[in-house]
Amino acid sequence: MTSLVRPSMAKRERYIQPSILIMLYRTSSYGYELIQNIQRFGFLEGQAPPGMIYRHLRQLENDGLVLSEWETEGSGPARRVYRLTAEGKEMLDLWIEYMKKQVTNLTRFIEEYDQARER
Amino acid sequence: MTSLVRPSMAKRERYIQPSILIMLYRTSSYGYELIQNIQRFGFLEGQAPPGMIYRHLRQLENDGLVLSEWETEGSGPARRVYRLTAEGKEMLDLWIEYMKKQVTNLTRFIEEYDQARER
DNA sequence: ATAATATATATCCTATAAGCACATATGTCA
DNA sequence: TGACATATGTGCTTATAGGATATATATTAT
Repeated sequence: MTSLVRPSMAKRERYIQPSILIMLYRTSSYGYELIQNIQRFGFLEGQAPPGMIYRHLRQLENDGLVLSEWETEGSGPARRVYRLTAEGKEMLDLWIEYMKKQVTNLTRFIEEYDQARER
Repeated sequence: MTSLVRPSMAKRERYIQPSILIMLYRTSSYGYELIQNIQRFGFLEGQAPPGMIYRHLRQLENDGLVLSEWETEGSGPARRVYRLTAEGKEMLDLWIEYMKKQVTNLTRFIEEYDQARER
């Protein structure tokens, strides 16, 4: 048994952007909370690296897909609360389309593998 | 209607490595032929860029997942023909596992989206 | 003959995104 | 007042994709 490391498995598709978008589609939220909850989609092992989430949020805001406001009420440090824009919703729709296509492609790929194995 | 460009859609998951591996699992082949046929898996739009395929093949050979020999027989320029090694087969198995997991995650994600839309 | 095209492999440079460590600040509670 | 949880960010490195370009051989058309 070798220590088989998947080539190009390092930077896999982790669907961080659509995960953020769908969470904001349900209800507005902020970085720290997103970090706690984003792992539940199963695309990451463990918690999301904070730096990545905050970078994504800034990028999304630059692209007009989310909007943010500081929320100083409540306990603890101030939070930058994000909500989805109409464009953000459109983008989520595009992601869903893309994901459906990926499911189709992946399923066919797996079937072909099974067929090849039978021989 | 804005010209909505998917952020981070540029370098999507295109599954080039497992596509090469499964094609070599069925029968040995070479770069040019792989380029012609790899699009059929649906992960790329149009033909694969040659540079990418040859780079992948070299990397795969470095990692011991494929082996190559020059084939000077037959018509046309000489071909470097690749075949899968036992390690390459193991890697393909890992990819299939990973792909199954992705199908599960993606399917659940799409379901959650549909549920969120119903409200 | 030779010019154009198809076959076949390969390198180079750039852009983008991820990986990961680290920095900073505030509020709460013992 | 010190430890900890909450909260947001920056900086540097590496991996991979994008895409243009180079090179060579064999076949076909003129």
